Amino acid sequence: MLRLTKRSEYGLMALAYLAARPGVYCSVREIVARLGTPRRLLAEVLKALSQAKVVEATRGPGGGYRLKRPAEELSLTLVISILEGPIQVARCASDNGCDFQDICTIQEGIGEVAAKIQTVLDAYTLADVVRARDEKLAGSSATIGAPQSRLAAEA
Amino acid sequence: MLRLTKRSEYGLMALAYLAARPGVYCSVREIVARLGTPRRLLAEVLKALSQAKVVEATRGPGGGYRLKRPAEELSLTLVISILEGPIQVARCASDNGCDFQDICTIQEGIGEVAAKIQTVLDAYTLADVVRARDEKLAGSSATIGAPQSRLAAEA
DNA sequence: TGAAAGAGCACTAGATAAGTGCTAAATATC
DNA sequence: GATATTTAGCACTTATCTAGTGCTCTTTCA
Repeated sequence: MLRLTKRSEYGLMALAYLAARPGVYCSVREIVARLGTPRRLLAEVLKALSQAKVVEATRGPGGGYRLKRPAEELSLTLVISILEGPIQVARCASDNGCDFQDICTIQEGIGEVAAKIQTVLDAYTLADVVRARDEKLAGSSATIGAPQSRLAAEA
Repeated sequence: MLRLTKRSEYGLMALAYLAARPGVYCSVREIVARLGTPRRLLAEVLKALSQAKVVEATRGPGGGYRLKRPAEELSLTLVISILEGPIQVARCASDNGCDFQDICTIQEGIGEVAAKIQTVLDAYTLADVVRARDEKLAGSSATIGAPQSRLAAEA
């Protein structure tokens, strides 16, 4: 249905939270208290992000998660593929190929569209997510500053 | 999972088929014979497209469906929203709003991304799908027998 | 009048997503 | 060293969405 899963949403929300507290370990308990997401589910999501080296974890009191890489380097493509598996807009465009192979009339077209969407997701980073939020918080008359990633420049 | 449903895939395949036979009524039986899609399901899809005035139908022998509007006017956004309902990349960005409202940290960012994806889908039409295929066919005489399951478009 | 074709209705099964419970292992603090 | 805190790991349940199908009615052409 061309929609992100809750895993991705929760993951991005948590990452945005961590991005606002660079270097500080934040526990799942703390994040959940703030975001209101289901606790166990967010724990799973962060575990996955930890295994993928996007965040790093320490255990014990005062432990938790923090970003392992700068927000500018974390594209939506990366985060989503970690939390949902590889992005494939249509089965047509997947490596497995579609069920119709030779006669599929839309393979190439969908492939083009999928590539364009992929480009959007590649270019949009966690830093952009944070920036978009900050601009909103700064007020509706917020000045559009310099984009933090390539994407914001193009249409 | 950020993926099109079979309904959309079948719908686009059928529309591409119809686009290649302008003005001619094509029956579900005929289209299915060519595309190999499940018959009843494609019938439902075409019915929905008919109700949405994208195609028009006549009954009886010699009847079937044909495009009601030129392929250039049929955006992916239109087709997908008819077959899957309104596109919403994340619940955040929907009219209903997300479950977290005020505290959602990614609402604005996801909204931006959703808008960009929307732009891609708005701009890409059935005519483009057909064109992409024709281009592939035109250049494939030398690569007959090459696996077509490979990702078609990289650009 | 009969065959062809869409229109309408409702259901089944499978896949994916969402969410939860419990236990083990690591680590800081007292 | 005991204890509380916190991540890690495992398996399961439930809900929702997706895919697919059967049957009958209505329209229309020959």
